[in-house]
Amino acid sequence: MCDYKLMNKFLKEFKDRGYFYQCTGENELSKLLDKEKIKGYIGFDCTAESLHVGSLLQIMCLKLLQKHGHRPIVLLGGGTTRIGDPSGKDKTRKILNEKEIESNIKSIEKILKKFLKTDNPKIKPIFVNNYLWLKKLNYISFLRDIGKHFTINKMLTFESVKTRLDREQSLSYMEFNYMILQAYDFLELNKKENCSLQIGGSDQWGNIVNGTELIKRYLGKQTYGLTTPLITLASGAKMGKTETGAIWLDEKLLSSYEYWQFWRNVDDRDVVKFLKMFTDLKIEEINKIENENINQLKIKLANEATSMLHGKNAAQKSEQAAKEAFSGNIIGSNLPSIKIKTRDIDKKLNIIDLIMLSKFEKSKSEVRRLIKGNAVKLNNEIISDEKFIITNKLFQNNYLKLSIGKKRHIKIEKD
RNA sequence: GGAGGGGUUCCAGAGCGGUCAAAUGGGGCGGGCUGUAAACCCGUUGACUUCGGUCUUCGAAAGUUCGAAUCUUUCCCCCUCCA
Repeated sequence: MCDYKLMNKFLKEFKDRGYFYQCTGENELSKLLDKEKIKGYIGFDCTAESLHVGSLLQIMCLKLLQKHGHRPIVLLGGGTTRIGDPSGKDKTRKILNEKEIESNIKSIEKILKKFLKTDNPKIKPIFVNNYLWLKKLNYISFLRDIGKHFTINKMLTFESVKTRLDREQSLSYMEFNYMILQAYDFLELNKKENCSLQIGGSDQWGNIVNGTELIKRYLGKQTYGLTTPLITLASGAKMGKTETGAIWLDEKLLSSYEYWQFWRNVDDRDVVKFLKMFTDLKIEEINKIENENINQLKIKLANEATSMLHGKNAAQKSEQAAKEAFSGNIIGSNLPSIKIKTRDIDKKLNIIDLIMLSKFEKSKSEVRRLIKGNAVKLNNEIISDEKFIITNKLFQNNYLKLSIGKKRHIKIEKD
C-alpha cells in the first residue's frame, strides 16, 4: 500500500470518491500513472438494449480516467455476450442472436458517448468489439497458446465457478470458458492498444486477475487491475433495478424526468456517497456542503446526475416540473405529457380509460383499487368515482393534470 | 444405476377432496405521519365486471369425482442420500 500523500492523483481521487475496492500492484500502478498517460479498459455487457444505473459507476471510472488525461477503452463485448458471464448468475443466461447484440452495442455506445469527452483526440474513448478477434480464434492454436496458461485447478477455485458447482447448478463448458476469453480480451487490448489497466466491478476481480496473469506469462508485461465495490442502496437493494423497473440510461426507456426523480428520491443515507460517486463536484466542495439541507442536496444530486446524461436543459426542466408537480396547483408545463383525441372525450371517456391511455397502469382492476384508495387526482382533485367521465370543462388551456399517488403526474393534452 | 423428497400466485413458504383466487412473511402499490427521506401505522396485492357475478391460475397432459392445488396415471424438471 503506498503512502496516501504520494499517491497518484487519479488513484487518489478514485479512492476519495469511493470507487476503490481492490487493486493489483497498487504501488506500481500509482507510479505508472504518474509517469505516463495510459489506456484503461472496461468491458460492458451487451445483453440489454441499454445500460442502467448499475453500470454508472463503471462509466464514472472512465470519466475519471479522462479527467486525469488517460484514455479509456470501452469494450462492448459482442463476442463474450455470445457466451454469457457466469459471474453472479445462478442460471445460464439467455443467449442473444447476432442482430440483437449488434443493435445493443450501437445503442450502448451512444449512451457512453453522452458521458465521455469525445473531442480531445488524446483522451477520446476507443470503442472496441471483441467479436473482432474472438470470431477468428482457431480452437487448436488457442488451446495451445492460451489454454496452457490456465489450470483447471485454479479455475475451479473461482467464486463464479465455485458457487455454481456448490449448488450443483449446471455450468456449461461454454460459460466455463468465459473467464479465459475475458483474459484473452485484455491480452489482445494490450497487444493492439497497449492497454495496461482493466477496471471492473468487484465480481470481475477473478476475470481481471486472469488477464493480468495471462499477459505476464504470454508477453512478460506488467498490467494492472482495479475493481469497484458493489454499490448497494441504504435499503440493502442492489443499485440499478428497482421493483418498478430498471433505471435505464436511455431516454427512450426512461424519461429524463423520471431519471431526475430517481436521484431526487434516494435514501438520505446515500446522498453524500452518491454526490461523490456520481457527480463531477469536487470532493472538497461536497465535504463543505455535506451538512446543508438534505432536500437541497438531493436536488443538487438530481440536477448534476441528470445533466451529465441528458444535459443541463433537461435537468432544469425536470427540476421545474417536479417543483410544479409537488407544490400543487399549477399544471406543470414541464411534466411529461400525452395527447388524447377530442373525439375520445366526446365519446365519454371515463377515468379508468384515461389512466389506461396514460400507460401508468396496465390493469383496470388495479386502477379501480387506486380509485378506491383515493390515489387518483385530476387537477389535484381526488376522483373517487370510477365511472367519472372526462369532460372538456376539466381542461385548462387545453391541459389536464392526472396524478396517481404522490409521485406520478402526467399532463394530458387535447389533440 | 438404487432409495427417498419436491415443483403452489412477484419471492419465500403453508395448504393435501368442497368453506381456496389459496394462510403467513417479504416485496410492491395506495393511504396516514413527514421532507417527493427513513422508521412506524393502516389498507391492498390474478383478470374482467352492468359490482349481481364471470373467466383464467397451484410443473405439463390425461383421468377419477357432483366437485381437485389436493386422489390416480404418464411425462418434464429440481433436490437429498447410497452406488
